[in-house]
Amino acid sequence: MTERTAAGARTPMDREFFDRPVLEVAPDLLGRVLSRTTPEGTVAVRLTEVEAYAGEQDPASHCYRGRTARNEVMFGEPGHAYVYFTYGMHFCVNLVCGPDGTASAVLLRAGEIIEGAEQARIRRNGSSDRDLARGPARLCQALGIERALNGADVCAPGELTISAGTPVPAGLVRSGPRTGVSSAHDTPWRFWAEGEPSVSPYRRHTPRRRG
DNA sequence: GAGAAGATTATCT
DNA sequence: GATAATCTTCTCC
Repeated sequence: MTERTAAGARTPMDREFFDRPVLEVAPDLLGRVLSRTTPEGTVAVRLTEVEAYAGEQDPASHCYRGRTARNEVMFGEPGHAYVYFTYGMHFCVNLVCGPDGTASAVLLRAGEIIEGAEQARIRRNGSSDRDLARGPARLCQALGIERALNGADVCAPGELTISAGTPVPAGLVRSGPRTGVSSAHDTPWRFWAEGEPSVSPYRRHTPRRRG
């Protein structure tokens, strides 16, 4: 490739980008680049699938029942990462948006590795390229995102940074029901880029087996 | 302090 | 398609 990819220019996006309603920010995030820098190197992913969570008025959001120690980051300044641990083994990452005091955020569900695929492959234990970041927990694993990055500022140079990349044309953005959410599953707040192989397959929420 | 549910994934049938 | 693995967080009492 002679052309410099979006990951090459790692200029963080403006915080104003996130200081908008979550339903505006979410589709606009498709095609953007999330870069994770560690001593081992940099892994960058081009986002192909996201989900919007509208805070206290959203039954599926962690903020539905108000502010707690866990979701505090979501109530804060936009442009920060909200990382949470779930199912005893997985991390998922959100980007906080909306004005300070609004608890909305965008869950990063899937993406395509465009830099540092070798490092991502090591973290993902030799998974196929398509599956490296196909799913929210896989994306975090490929990028090495963990609890320590909760609250990280993605609008400033650092371990985790969002850059402009190449936005997906509006005509290629699709929306539909959210995946894996036990409530409000009929709300079309999931956005993905048409034709991207890295988009995760839709699955209805399956209740956990009770013992 | 105890109990239940969870924004998932890998693996087996 | 169904299920196990695994542990944090929240909600009551």
